[in-house]
Amino acid sequence: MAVTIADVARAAGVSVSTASYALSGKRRISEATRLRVEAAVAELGYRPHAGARALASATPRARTVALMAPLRAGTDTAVVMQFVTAIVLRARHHGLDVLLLTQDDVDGVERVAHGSVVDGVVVMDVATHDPRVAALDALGRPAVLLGLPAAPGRLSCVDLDFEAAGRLAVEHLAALGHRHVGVVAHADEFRDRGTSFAVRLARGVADAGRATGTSVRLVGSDGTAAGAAAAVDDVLAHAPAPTALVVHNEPALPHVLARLAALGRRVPEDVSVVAVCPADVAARQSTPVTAVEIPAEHIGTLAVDMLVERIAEERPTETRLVAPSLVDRGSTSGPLT
Amino acid sequence: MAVTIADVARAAGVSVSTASYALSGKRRISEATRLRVEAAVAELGYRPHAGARALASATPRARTVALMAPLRAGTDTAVVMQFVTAIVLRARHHGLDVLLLTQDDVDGVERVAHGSVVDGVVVMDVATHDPRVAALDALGRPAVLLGLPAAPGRLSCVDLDFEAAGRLAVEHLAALGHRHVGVVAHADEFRDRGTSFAVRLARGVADAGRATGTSVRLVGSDGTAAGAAAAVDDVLAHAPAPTALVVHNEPALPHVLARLAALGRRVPEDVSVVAVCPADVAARQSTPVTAVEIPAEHIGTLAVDMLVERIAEERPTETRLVAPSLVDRGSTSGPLT
DNA sequence: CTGAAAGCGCTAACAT
DNA sequence: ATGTTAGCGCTTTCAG
Repeated sequence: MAVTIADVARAAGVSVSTASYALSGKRRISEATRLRVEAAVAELGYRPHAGARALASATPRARTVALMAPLRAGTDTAVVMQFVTAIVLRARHHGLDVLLLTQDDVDGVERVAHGSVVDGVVVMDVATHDPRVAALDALGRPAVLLGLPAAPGRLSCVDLDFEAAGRLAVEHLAALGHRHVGVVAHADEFRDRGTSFAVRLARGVADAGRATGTSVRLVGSDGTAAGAAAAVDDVLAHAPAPTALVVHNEPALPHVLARLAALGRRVPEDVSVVAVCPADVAARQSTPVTAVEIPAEHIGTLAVDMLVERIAEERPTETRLVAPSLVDRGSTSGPLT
Repeated sequence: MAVTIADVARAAGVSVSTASYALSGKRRISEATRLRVEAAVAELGYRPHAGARALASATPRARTVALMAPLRAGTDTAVVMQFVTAIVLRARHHGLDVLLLTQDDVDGVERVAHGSVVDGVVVMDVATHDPRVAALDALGRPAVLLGLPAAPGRLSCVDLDFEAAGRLAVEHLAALGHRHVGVVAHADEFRDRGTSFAVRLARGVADAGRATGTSVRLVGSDGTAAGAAAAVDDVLAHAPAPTALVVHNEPALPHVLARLAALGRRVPEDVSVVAVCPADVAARQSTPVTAVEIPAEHIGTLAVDMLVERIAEERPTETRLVAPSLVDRGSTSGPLT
């Protein structure tokens, strides 16, 4: 079988506890023996058995966290991948592995949260009324939610401040002189489902509309070319015609731009466009798009850091909203230019 | 602390071994006691401790597999997500969890492959000369590679038959009467790096060109609008001018179509287009695209099934190439129509 | 059909 | 500074 710590101890001519302590550094070991142990480890190719270690230690640590990611089809894959990537890399930075669970596998969390399989959980794409939140809260394991549920219980949350993002987009356009703004948002079902970010963005947009005296018309769209075109037509047809568009729907964005081009509407001369999406998505369009950026990498990193803190020691519940920032890529201008 | 099998045994008035057997079904237990045990489990909310189970069992099974996924930026996120999703869902179907490792974390595989943390490994995006292959082979753990390395050792592989895919695309166009075909492929660095699929597709395309008497000109492109436009211009400028394009570069595809539109080239009247990409990507373009489809879901599912077989019992090395199929979405026609 | 008991590989008191 | 030993929660002989 595999080489155990007993083999190492024997090879080094010491007891198992000495070998264990020499490796963990949890008590002083003479330089000489420590070197002998390390030599034995190297020679035999010893690898600690993670399971046994977790079983035996006083404060069992699996050195693994679970990540519930929206793997269902139809979700915005680029953003999801950015979050997942950032989370995995940051976890590795902390010496943690990541166990990937599907979004709806509540049973999976319960299975995995028990018995030191994982030390904590990161949950992506949390809806306002999310059945997973209560279940997770009941587990009493460290957890960080990406999104803002109505009742987070003792769980901590981190997310982009989508309300501020919505405001920022509209205020930017209002400051340029736009008085009528159309919003191409996620499909209605997202807001109906109470998906937190969609609801909050809509609220921010509406608030800023009121505050700046700008009329705002929001339509939902799926990610297809046809759906996006229909949404553009819908929002432009409504009188008074909007002179600017806010697009918070990543897959639809290229199709929105294509539809505007097909209609002969130049950006930004005829219609200004502000997207709410990650920087690289905005930059990668056929024409670069001014955007309120979703700093997926930053948020993912923050989530892991918060989780690590909570695994290490009891911590008060905390909600962190990341302030949005707008990057001008030239797709907006005054309405009459 | 958490409720253990000893608590269950006590509550049911049986010994721990009886409780264990009642739950595992590994020996006959009277109906009556089995029900008492199950009642105790339900009442106490008992959850088996995965680590302890793995430690104790004769054939330690972590019921977890590792997945090395290309999480670096710039990779084709949609396809990656499709694979990851299919693999996670299929793993859950087999009662397995998935530990997500980054592509280059060779150290991670060694850490995790030992000590029943994972029972096997699925490796995505394997290059022709991939340093991970030898490392994995040396580990002697069940592993399935997505891609075709030059020297797979005792590891099994599964992938789309990209050579056949390249042939299929060109043969389809040749059959329609095209004699000059341009190929917009992945960036040159992919082929230089020997990334298996890019090399194989290029070979298939070249073979079919020879066999059908069709001239083939291949250019690499990154995924940006500018890069794709440059690639299109390059390939079209070359005399004799191609009357059809094969696009094997998912992020570039929308930009290729946009560039053709901008040049006033209608699809398929002026230029036919065949993509090599997943079905939904082809269908989601501004105009649907005829495509040789990459059945990501099928391949991912197959990979997990093969891995599960190899975890269960010794199996001979096996390489499975999935035959491609072309779905006509109307973006091709004869060159003179 | 059921119990008792010996470990799985490791850590952490408790001894020197 | 090092050794001895008792478990962690579970499976699986070995004995009834």
